[in-house]
Amino acid sequence: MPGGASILHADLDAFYASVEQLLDPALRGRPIAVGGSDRGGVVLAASYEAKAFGVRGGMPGWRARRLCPTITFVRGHFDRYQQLADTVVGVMSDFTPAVERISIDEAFLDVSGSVHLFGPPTAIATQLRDRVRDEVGLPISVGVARTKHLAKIASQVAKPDGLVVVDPDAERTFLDPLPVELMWGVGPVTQRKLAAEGITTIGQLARSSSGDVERLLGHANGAKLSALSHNRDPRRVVTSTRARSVGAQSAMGRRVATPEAVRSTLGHLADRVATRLRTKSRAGRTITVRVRFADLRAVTRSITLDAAISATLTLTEVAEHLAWQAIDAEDPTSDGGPCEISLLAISVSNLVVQQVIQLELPLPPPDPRSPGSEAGAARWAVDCTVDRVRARFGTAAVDYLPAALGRRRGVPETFRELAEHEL
DNA sequence: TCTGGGGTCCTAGGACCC
DNA sequence: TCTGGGGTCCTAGGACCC
Repeated sequence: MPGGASILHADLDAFYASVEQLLDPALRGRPIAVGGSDRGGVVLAASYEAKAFGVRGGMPGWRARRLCPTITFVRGHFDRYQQLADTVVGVMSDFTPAVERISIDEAFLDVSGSVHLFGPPTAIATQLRDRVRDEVGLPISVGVARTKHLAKIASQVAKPDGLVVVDPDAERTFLDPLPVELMWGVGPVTQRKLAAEGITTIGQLARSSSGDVERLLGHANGAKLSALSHNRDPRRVVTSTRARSVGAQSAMGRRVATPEAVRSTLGHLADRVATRLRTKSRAGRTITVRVRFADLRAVTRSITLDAAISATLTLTEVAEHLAWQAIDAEDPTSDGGPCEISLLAISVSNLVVQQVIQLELPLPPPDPRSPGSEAGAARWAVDCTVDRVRARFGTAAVDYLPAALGRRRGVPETFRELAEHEL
């Protein structure tokens, strides 16, 4: 049934918080936040009871407490999140192989080929919700519609713990009164721009001329939103996509940008990124470093190398070079005072598959921009050895920059892994 | 008490080529 | 002497998503 409503968008409700309430019955029905505390840190997820007070993800803990005095802060069971989410995806896969996972707690399903086995899409959505609740113990909201965009909006409308089906004949009736910010691609900035033109609902957007919208929002975004408001969404459910970049970042509170601090932080980040690259036989040509200063201004510097790299030390050196370019250029206190930074990030893009080791290529002096050099090959070989040692004895067995900072108080490694995309 | 961490895509200007 | 159009790649910044 090509024109039918056979796309499902399934979204676990307040996922991390729901898992904590599942694991500890004493937390059920109560306002809780995963992450954050009265002293600091940010809230990673809030239960619906906490959301009722205005608590949101990304909010500093002290502010959550101010909004909701009875809130309970809990440490996350990050390893359990991945397990449970994988179990849920397993249930989805029982209904169709066409599952597109877009984050740990969210996925699209195309069930057009499954109706002869499980009944119409609405019945499938109901069975999916029942099974996730009965077998995993978590609430999940599902939207059913003809397109991904409609299905996603429907699941948002269905929350919490609901099911909304958009009949193909009733799409305009469903869409028109909804606020524009429910649309994929409308964030705070776009919402403000549209509101300034008197556009606050999807129906109003659909009735605006696409020329006006493009002038207001730029060519690509304007055309995209205009099309979506008219219900034209050509996207299909795809089961796998390759990552286009790999990165890591580390917030540092507020610290003076000493050579030692910059080097050790970038060393850890480069280690994470390069290890992930090598694990998947990938390497990248473009290296981007982002520096955020104490006042939260952020700048980036990037360079595109002649050859792709995946060696930890080479990546560290290139990143260091870029970081100092950024710091030297932007240092707000360049008149002598120490420069304070609050975050460093490394990202590698322009990825290529790198199956073979580049040995030789004699000559040039060890230059981080010429990873094909002898030094580059040697570093790659060292990295491969480190990778194997870690595979046998654990990541902590080898450290590139031992104890330079001690173990900084940061988010657990398992939390980082939850956010990683498939390479 | 300054607000985590991992991503995608787009824009605009400049260099460079034909 | 001034002048064209089209295309690709790179860099820096920004909006947005989960």
